[in-house]
Amino acid sequence: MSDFKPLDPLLHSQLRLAIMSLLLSVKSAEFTFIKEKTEATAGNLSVQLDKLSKAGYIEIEKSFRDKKPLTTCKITKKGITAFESYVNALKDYLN
Amino acid sequence: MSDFKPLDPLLHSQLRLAIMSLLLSVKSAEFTFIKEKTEATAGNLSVQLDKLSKAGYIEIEKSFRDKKPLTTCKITKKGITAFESYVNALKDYLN
DNA sequence: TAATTTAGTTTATAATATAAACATGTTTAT
DNA sequence: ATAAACATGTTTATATTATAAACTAAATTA
Repeated sequence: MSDFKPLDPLLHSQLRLAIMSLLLSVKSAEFTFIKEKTEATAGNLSVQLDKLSKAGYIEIEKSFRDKKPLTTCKITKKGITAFESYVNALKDYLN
Repeated sequence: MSDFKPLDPLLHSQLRLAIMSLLLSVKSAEFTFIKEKTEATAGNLSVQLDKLSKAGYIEIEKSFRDKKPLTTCKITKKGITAFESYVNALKDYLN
């Protein structure tokens, strides 16, 4: 688009954008925390985290705590850059 | 979402957002003009204009000029309000 | 008059988002 | 000890959405 820069489809999604927004403001976040904050279903969240991870926008670490699985997420440099580009591109549309 | 207001799905779409953005800045716009500015295909544009029209976000007037069909679009008050709400909700996500 | 262009619409397909169903193990109640 | 309920996710099926290809209809040009 001439007047409108393309919007990274990976970020132009309500849930994934919320995830990235959250992760920008913390060092790392647990699956259940993100689930609560975004009010997403576990299934949906799992899928979207996987997509962000496969794109290299976040890092996912799986471990155990109190014998229970624990999924921890962290935004990457690539993710931060992508987010910034997205916000910048979005400006074309907001005025 | 608690921390994140929902984003109007009708506006959270690259092409429809570009259309609305364009229409905000002009009194009215012709189909071909919007097509050029957004670099959308005619079919896609036709579908998306129809959706915006059905939602009452824009008004579409069909006439003829030089014996050829002429489709003219105009944003409505409802559309302006919806756009403003969308931008406002989006702020939750951008920081 | 046949091919091309203009201005779109309709329909088929591809991509995406989402939730329902499932898996695996843990804790609690009986 | 065993069953029921809970925790933490993943996988898969479905619904929604976006998009382009195919089509229509009239006008213009060769």
